[in-house]
Amino acid sequence: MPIDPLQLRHVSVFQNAPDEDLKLIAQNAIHRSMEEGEFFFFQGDPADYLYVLISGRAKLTQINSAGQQVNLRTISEWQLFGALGAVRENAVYPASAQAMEQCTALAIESTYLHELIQTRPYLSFDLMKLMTGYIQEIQERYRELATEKVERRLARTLLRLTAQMGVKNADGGIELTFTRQDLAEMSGTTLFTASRVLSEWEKRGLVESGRERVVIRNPHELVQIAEQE
Amino acid sequence: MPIDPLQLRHVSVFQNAPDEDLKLIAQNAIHRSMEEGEFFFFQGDPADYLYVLISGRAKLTQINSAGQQVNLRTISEWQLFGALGAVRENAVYPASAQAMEQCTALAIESTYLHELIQTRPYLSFDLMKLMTGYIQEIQERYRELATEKVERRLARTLLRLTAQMGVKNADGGIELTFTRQDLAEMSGTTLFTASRVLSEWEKRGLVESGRERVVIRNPHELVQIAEQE
DNA sequence: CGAACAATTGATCCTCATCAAACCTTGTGG
DNA sequence: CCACAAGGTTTGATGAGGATCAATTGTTCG
Repeated sequence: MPIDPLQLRHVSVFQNAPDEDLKLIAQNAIHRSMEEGEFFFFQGDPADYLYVLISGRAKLTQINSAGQQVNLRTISEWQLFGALGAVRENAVYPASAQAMEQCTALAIESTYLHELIQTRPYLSFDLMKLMTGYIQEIQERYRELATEKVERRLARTLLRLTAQMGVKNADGGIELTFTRQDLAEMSGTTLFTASRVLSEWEKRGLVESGRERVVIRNPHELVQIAEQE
Repeated sequence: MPIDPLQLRHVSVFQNAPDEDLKLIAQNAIHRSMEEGEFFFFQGDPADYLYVLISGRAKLTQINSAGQQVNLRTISEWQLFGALGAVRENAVYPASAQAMEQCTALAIESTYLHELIQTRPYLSFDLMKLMTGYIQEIQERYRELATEKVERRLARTLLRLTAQMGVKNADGGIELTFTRQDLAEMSGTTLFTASRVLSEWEKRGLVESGRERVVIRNPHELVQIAEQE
């Protein structure tokens, strides 16, 4: 089921695009759907396509030689990922992209966007904005990892997720659907430590947690933990 | 002493610029020189200028609320820094830039480059290349910090510095001029641990070290440490 | 020469990673 | 509908890797 091209306006990089461009892009895109756990691409593959996530959630991860994973970014609807290939010639993906649940996405050929960029100043401009934002975020996370303790990093992770994709549920809690493993990979720790910290917070009434789920009851106090002197 | 505008071609972002553009840029740039320890700008300042380092070395650092520093990047000659403001309106610098030795730099108004970008596709394109490279590097360092031990991270730091700015000296060693503190901030550890690791390596004949100085005697074995299973 | 700064080294302690075992939750198939 | 398997979570015990602090020893420079 093809999407309405105008929906592409949800993508930050396409927000200033004229309607015709959106149609062109949609025409040149391929639908892909992925089951939970499947990979859009692997770290090291040639970066031939870039993707726009239409539904579901995915994650960008890097893996080291010993097999430990790190989560670089969680991708939600209308976010772009794998866009490097459109900028650098013959690039390979620096990270893997994996569906966290059943997903659909549009795949656009890197070479196609590469051409489009040449004649559409707004496109490169908005791409740069996206990149600078991303640089800022990862720099900040790098600093946190180097200087802050686990508890604070986990608090920051939850707050970031809240801002990005938190859903307020019926009784006012903010619902996040992630396994302990996911949260650990985003915070730079192990699932055991993440579990312990969450248990402790649950005792203090800060959060409520269950299988693949954390509900934030008291965001204000989480901010305290994240920022405190 | 004004520089020859054509020298700006050394800057990766200007490598494809026509001569007239280089002249324009040079005309709109201000010379600044800095003593060791002085700051080009602080994290949080409005990002009104971007800089091209002409001589000396500088570092980009972030600092957390407790005052611990992290080194995000070491800047050497003809590298651009502080360029965010040219992309985002009303941006502030996400990091501080400090001279590591006596430096000279060209300061270009962000708004000026911002305008230039609008009409110079090559500029935004090369800026994007720079950014993607930078994203890749910091992602990699993020993963290392999350998953690798100090010894390996320090080895990687030295190898990266070797590639970026290593100088072969008379007897074949690669000379790097950094304090233990600097190396620690680049590797995500403390100066004490960095010192211990270097002492150990010195016993093994891998490096030779002195005040504000490390000489790499056996790069091959350093690679071993950095990559080993 | 002395002051300032960089580096080393030892002793101690704390945060977390690691491993093991048990427990819960969810979905599936007989 | 129950039993069981699979996968997620919790909790405890243990130990290693580094951070921290303190004291001492270089090194450089005015």
